[in-house]
Amino acid sequence: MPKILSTAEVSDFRERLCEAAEELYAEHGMEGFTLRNVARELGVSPMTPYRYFHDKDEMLAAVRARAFTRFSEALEKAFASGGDAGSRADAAGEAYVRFALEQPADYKLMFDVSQPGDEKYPELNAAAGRATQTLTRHVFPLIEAGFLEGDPDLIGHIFWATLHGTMMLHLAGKLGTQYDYRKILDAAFTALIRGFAPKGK
Amino acid sequence: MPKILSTAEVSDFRERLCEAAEELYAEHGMEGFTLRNVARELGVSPMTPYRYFHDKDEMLAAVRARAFTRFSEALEKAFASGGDAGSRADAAGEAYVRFALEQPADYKLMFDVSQPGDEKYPELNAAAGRATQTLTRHVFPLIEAGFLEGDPDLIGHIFWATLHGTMMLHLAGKLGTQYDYRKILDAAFTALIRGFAPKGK
DNA sequence: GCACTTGCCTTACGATGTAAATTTATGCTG
DNA sequence: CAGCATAAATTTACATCGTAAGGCAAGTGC
Repeated sequence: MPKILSTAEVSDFRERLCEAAEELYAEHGMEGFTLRNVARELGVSPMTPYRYFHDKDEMLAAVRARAFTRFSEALEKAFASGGDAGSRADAAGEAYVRFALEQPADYKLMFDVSQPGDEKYPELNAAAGRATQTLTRHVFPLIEAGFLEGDPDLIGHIFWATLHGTMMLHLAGKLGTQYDYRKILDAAFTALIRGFAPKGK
Repeated sequence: MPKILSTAEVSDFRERLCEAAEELYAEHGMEGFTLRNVARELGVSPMTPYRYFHDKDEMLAAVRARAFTRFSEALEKAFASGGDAGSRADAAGEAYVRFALEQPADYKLMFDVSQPGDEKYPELNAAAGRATQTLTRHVFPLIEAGFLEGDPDLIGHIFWATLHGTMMLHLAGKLGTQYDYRKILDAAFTALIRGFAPKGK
């Protein structure tokens, strides 16, 4: 074992810590996310993580940043799929919903875990910013192609808020079965697209 | 002190516990919400709250239910203000936003505090259900008056999701200054109203 | 008046985050 | 190659938390 940890070894062990933490969170929720649990998962002593993260909050920030990154990657991959502006935007929206449903732990890490003072973690901010940009970018081609009219960033934020609000209510179990997330999203986007349709039409 | 507590005394003390808890939550966030803190605030021993709530979770549920109730009352009051269907719906939407901004602690207790297994608390469910109904009810008059066309409950849920998503992103600090909640809500509702406008118009 | 009940308190325990001291092991130096 | 400096990891310790258990004292019912 080397005396001085190389930066590669450090970031490697950080990654293992994050992976263990993610698994614990996915399986047991926030109460499973314990420094002692994470340490035990890797077979190290409870204090070892402190050589790699300043405190639990910083570790949570890293875990959340990783979730944002996975999210961005999923959306970017969907958006990069071929087709015209409309079908690419559809794919991105679909990817958003699929991500929230299939990786609910990641989704909750991003949006349900409220971490006061999380603006202090640049890595988290960067990852969240990338996700925001990914989310709103797909509106530009829709406007260029004449599907919509208006400020693309503003419309992007509205789409985001719509998706976010619906999926959060769904994941929190606040939507009944009669008006589930799918019906709401379909109707909402139909209306929004009508609402933002070019005047000429 | 009377030996046997009347139900009035019990609910009275429960209320005082909730008030203390709300204040602690509003001032110091979730980490201030401690049974010991609540007890100290009322000058009783740390175990006394257990005579009034089964455990901390039940107390949190009660506190959250009270937040839902205050929320419903604010919306209902706004909706009860005079005027036609449009201005009453406006007032309700305005009240929603004002509540989220002026009582952020209550708003977060409702929607930001995730309490796994909260369906076990009937009081919470009832209060949350009332809030949901209050939120969606104001759409009916809009349709009757010919402003909108469609399923009123579905449209109500969409309005709700839009408000919720936007305010949650705002309160979490995820909206920049350029596209703040006000711009987003204005543009979103303009578009939604256009989108749900009767076909004839 | 006496035992019982009921509300509240004190005490105690296991879990948690983390500070401080201690041990371990490695690479450098003489 | 011996020994030492030092980074890494562990052990120990403490404050705080939720809460279980048991004790105490004040009314209640006989």
